[in-house]
Amino acid sequence: MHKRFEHQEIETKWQQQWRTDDIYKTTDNSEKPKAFVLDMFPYPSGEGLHVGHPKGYIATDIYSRYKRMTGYEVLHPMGWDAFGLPAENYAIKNKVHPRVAVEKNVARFKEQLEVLGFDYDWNREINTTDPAYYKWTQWIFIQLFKKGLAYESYEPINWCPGCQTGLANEDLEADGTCERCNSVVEKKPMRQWVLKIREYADRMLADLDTLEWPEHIKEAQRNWIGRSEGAEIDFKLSTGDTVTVFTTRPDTLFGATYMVLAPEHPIVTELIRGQTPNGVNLQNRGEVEEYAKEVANKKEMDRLDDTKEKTGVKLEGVTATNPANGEEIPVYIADYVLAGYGTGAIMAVPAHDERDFEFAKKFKIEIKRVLHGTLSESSAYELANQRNEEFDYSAEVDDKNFNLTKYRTSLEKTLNDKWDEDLESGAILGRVLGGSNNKTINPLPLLDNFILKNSNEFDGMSPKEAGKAIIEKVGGRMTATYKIKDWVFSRQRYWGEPIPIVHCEQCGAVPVPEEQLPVTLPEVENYEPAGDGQSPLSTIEEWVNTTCPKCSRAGRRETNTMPQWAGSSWYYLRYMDPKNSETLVSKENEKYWAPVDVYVGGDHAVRHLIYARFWHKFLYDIGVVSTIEPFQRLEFLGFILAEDGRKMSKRWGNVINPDDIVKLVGADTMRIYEMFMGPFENTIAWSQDGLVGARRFLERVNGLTEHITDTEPKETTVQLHKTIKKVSEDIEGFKFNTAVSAMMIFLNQAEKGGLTKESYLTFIKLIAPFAPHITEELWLETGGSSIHLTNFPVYSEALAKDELVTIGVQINGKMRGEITISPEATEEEAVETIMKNGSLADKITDHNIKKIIYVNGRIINIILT
RNA sequence: GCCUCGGUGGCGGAAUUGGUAGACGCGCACGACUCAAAAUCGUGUUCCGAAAGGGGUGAGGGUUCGAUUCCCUCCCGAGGCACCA
Repeated sequence: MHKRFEHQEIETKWQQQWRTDDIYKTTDNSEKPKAFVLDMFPYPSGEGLHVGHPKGYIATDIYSRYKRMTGYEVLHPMGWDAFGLPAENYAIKNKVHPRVAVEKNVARFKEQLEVLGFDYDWNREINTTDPAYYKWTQWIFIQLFKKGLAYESYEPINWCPGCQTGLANEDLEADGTCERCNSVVEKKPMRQWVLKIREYADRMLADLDTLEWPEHIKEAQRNWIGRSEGAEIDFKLSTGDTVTVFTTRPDTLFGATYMVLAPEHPIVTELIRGQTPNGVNLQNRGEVEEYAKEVANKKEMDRLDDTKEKTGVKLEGVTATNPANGEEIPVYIADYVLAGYGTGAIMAVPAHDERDFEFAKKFKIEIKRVLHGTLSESSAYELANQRNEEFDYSAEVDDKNFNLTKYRTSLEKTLNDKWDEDLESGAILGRVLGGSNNKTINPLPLLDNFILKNSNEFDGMSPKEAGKAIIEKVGGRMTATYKIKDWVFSRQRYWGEPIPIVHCEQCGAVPVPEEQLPVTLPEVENYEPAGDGQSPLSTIEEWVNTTCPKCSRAGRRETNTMPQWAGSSWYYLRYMDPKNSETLVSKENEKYWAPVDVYVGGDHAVRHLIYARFWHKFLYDIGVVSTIEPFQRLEFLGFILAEDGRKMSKRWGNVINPDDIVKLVGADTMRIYEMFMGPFENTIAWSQDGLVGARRFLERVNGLTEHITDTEPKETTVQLHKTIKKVSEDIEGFKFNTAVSAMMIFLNQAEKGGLTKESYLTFIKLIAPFAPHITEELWLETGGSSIHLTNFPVYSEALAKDELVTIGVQINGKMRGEITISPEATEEEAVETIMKNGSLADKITDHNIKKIIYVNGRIINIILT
């Protein structure tokens, strides 16, 4: 028997050797082409890693080793995203300073990563809580402030009573609870810093098209940004006020039979107070005030529940004028109109909007259709042919003397009459047509186009041209609105970057001069939240009190800190130049390394990936970076579940620790197994049994020298070159499962047929990125340098071709047997071979061959009459 | 409701993108080695059938010499968005 595979000994030995030789050191501005391969850096929690965490790191490790072996200068760094609530909550619970907790957790994480044999260049390690790092996070904030993109706001924001801090919209779950602690989030008016991410919405949307990202992530970002195009139109109220509404359907303006304001709309507040320009007053002030209050107190969750019945109150005594036809229409307030979207006011067109329809039905408001459905000639013709059962108008059609125009007109009229009987379908259709989604369901499936009616001079126009013309007539403006909200950027917590601002009574908010950065986080006795909506920093008088950088009078430091997502919004740039104290990243280094070529991680489809893109675009605008996007290619990672199919969690007691696996079967085995489990993006349950397969594979590789011979059969050579091709392509494409499978297939062949020394060494190189330790050990006997610094094998197209192939033989499309021939054989040769095969020939003789389909090297199909 | 992915043996999955469905691995069965077990090696393993043969990639239709792959209708699962005008 061959020598045993002593994984512990081998792995420890090589990990130390690699560190001593510093073989993974990255060189800036090298002559070689570059590859920047990045993992989403981890949040070093107190729990440590489970076997699922390193999956992405294994993938980038393989990819970066492969890139190094194919001649690239590789940047594959690692760091720590260590600010934020979990670290702070952990610290509070365990009664230690967050810094201490972070240090401890980082050490633990690093230890766990190191036993897996990763090729990180630890010279470039970064930590977002390091003052030398967050100096630049603060610097970016100041640049945003100077460009007017960071501002103070007093609007009500999401307040989490559990975490005692304000949150951004992105930090909420779909049901309106806090994603950290699941508390029900409240609306609370308070001062906060906000970043104008909305100004970048259009560019973030458009540039998605330039990215090699999974479609579902692009789609999630599009949904989150939620752009919709439409018009703003002004309505005059009888009070003398003007209200601007936003609509995506300006073409339906003549059908606007009432108007709705959000209960929070400023004009509603003024009406309740009795302040109007011309003294026309609200007659049911009490009722309106009560409804507005009720809505304000309602939890966000309840308000978003669209299954409940529409509610609202009419503003008695107040009317609006429809600017299209001058008609007086009633005005309501209702909570189905949201203050935070569009202008907080709508024109309601019940005939062509589902929600307005529901509301109008309940409040008995006029429903006026302004669209007429039309039928194209081709669908009329098709319908006439089909004699559609539901719409069988054959009686009206004289078959001998069929007149399509007449038929079409009569059918169109019938369908429009049906629509009048079923206004709701039309309302649903109208909503769907107006929405930002372009795929439509059509509840009136037979009508395929629409023109205006009941709209004076616009009658007969298409909705598109009518929309434009109507906007022009009433003095409206084309605009777009977005679902994405500006980024609430301040947190009332301790463990984050201090916002580098000084408040001065004379000068207002003044940025800390750049040469004074970083504003370091002071030591405090008590870093628990104060509970009064103030950050714990506010209690440290000697830190808070300072002088105004502008006028030198007394000033007070901003005591809010930045959210967890600040440090991670630009960290990839710091890896390019981690020790630079003069600039965030030097021009030369940025030019060489940017952008990130492959970014690997899971989750974070909207938050981190939206925030980082926003900051990157801003940094592009101020000349810090040279690319419009930070992450050119994104590979999404599927998680590993526990063997019971649930998420790995302390709570379920099903956590598998990588340290235990490494001890048991070795890091190489774990790496191979995790890559072999299935497609990289799939979420798959861990299987301890499956692990055995990976270990067996490496055991057999370890013993493969026994099968080395002086010459090898042709099949081995062909298989080797096929395997080089497959493994190279699969690593490039992140299809690691099939790469491993290809290596297994070669191993089967090599054991069966034998292989030369040369082929053996080539094969070891193929495995090296996957199993760096054992391959290094096996490489030792060559006496050369580290296998990881050698060149990756290159396949030969000519040698990757089989001499003979087995192809399927079909008769009349049914598989009837197979023949073995040269892949270059002609059709005649193939038929000849078939006729030599007794059982196949029997099925063919006595019949006429009608046709033969022969696909070289694949299949032959013989059609008999 | 809308959008984006998916649905293939007992299990994870493969299929050169329209060309022998089930590669590779796990599991299982049988055999060899062993006093025995483990490990290892060998053989087999989609379903029905003794076999010949037939069925089969969520369901049903269609296009094609040929469909897991393309088209239509529907069912189920995962994720994103959602009273967004």
